Amino acid sequence: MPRPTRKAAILDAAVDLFANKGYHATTVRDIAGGSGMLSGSLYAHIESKEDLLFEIVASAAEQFTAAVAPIVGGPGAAADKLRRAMAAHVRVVAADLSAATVFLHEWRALSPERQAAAAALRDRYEALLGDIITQGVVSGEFRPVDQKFARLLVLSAVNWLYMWYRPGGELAPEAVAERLAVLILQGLESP
Amino acid sequence: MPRPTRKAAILDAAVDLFANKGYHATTVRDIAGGSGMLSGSLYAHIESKEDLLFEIVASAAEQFTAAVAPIVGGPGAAADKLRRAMAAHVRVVAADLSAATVFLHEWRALSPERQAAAAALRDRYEALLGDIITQGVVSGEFRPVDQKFARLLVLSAVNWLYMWYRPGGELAPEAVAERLAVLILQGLESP
DNA sequence: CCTACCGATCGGTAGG
DNA sequence: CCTACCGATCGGTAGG
Repeated sequence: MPRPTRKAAILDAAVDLFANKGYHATTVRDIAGGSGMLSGSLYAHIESKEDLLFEIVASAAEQFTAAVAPIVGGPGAAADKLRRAMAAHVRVVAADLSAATVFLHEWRALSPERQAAAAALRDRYEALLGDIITQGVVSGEFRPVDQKFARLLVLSAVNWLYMWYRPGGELAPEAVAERLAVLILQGLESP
Repeated sequence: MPRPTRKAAILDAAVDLFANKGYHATTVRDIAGGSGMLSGSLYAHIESKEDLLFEIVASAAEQFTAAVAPIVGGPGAAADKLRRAMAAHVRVVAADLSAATVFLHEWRALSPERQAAAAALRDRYEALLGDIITQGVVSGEFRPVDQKFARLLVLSAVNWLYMWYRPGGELAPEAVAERLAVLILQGLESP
């Protein structure tokens, strides 16, 4: 059995290449080179290039869900849960921007079966954020908003992050999430 | 000189293929097949596969800018401009979902020089939406929000549309834009 | 717009 | 994990 660190090095190289060049523009020779071996050697550790993509996508989905699920299921006001869930989301993006990018941008390169599996993981995560909105509307903390569109607005804000947010900039993940959450909660218009 | 309808057929085939399979997963044989010819014949009408991508991206950017610029520069309250600009944006997405998808998803496949050109077109468009927010804040119609993040929230909402909006569904472009705009203007929280 | 084709490169394998 | 390689396919061209 190969040592786990080898597989990890391959995944690390793959996630950065897939994020920066795209899956189809990345060759197995690129991935091998990035993990210090030749392309043939890769196949002692992986089954196929697409397996690598699916591993990255599924693992990223797991990161997001694991970070946000406890907040949604735990105690607290809906507005506060939204703030904390968004902060958790931005933290996951910041911790591995490449993985987030591959998760959100490259799943189309998966085979139909694996695309469906990835979509299920994404749906599960998106439902969590929807639950926060439902909680707020039911409790009266939120206005009786269109819940589908409220969920879409929150999802748009967090799913678009990978396009512009760069960790190490002037704003920490929590500050970014707070600014977006306040805008979503309070709106633009003067009262 | 080739007849314009041939070139249009090639662009039509390319935009759908690029949107649905991605640029790198689309072959020139796919594009040729989709426009009723063989791959070699394509090159009587185009210079390269990448030229086709850039034409699609630049043309989509132009559609968005042309639809929104008159609203931003025209008269009206900022909240109303935001509603109308978002409706115009959704209409452009609805009119050619594939073009919008390629514009937002596939520009990474361009060469560095053309990526820069595409980014400039995108920036110009995004600045237009930012102008509406500035107008609202200056006039006092909007709260003194963080303008950068307010712009990012609006951009996230409209730029994420291509991922979930499907023309021909139950909601017309204007209805979709109105729901999103009201949420952005009024926020989730009860007053 | 087709026929015929090119060199390059692709993902992956066999055998050590 | 390397050497050596495979068949398939890629974007693009020449000559009609």
